[in-house]
Amino acid sequence: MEDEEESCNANGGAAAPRKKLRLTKEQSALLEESFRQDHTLNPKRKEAMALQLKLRARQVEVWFQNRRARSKLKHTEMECEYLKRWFGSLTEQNRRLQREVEELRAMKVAPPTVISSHNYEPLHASTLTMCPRCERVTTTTAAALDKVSTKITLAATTATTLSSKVGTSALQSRPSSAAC
DNA sequence: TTCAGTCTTCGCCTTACCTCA
DNA sequence: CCTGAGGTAAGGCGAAGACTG
Repeated sequence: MEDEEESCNANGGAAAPRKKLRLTKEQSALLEESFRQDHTLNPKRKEAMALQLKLRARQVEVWFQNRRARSKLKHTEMECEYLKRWFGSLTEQNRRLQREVEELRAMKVAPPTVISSHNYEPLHASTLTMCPRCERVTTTTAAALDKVSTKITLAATTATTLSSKVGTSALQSRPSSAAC
């Protein structure tokens, strides 16, 4: 890597106290354009760009490295925002489900045996309960109730996990549209 | 085929410089 | 003019992969 001085005419000048290079608008625009096409550099492309921009190859390389870092940071910030919102809606959903369970538990009064509309068999009273949303008698079983509370526990756990994740940087995989 | 040494590139963290409010 | 914050080019270092003898 001894090519430093050979072309330090570009903008930087001598290697005395570190001087800050400012890229011109044209240089930045060209680099941006190139970055849009491909986020990585191969030696050929790097050399060509350096030639075109009148910069050292190393400078082009550094610019791409920093640019990748910047876009990663931006992406991470966006992910963070998304997670915050998702966490908020999960918390809200959790609250709603908790309320729903409370209501279901409160109306645990078993209605008398009813004849099923499907097969005209008498249904066991314990399999019947009232749907708080549609206000109609449904065949929700105790197992279904358990399912709801399992869901709540799951949502709560996920929310807790997420809340700790939000503080950190990256997120490996976006959760698929969770069961609603 | 395996292995050690070298080179290059990358990501990450940090530093130094510049600009601007 | 001074100052602190924010942006960014560049330095340093370790890891990973390609190449070679």
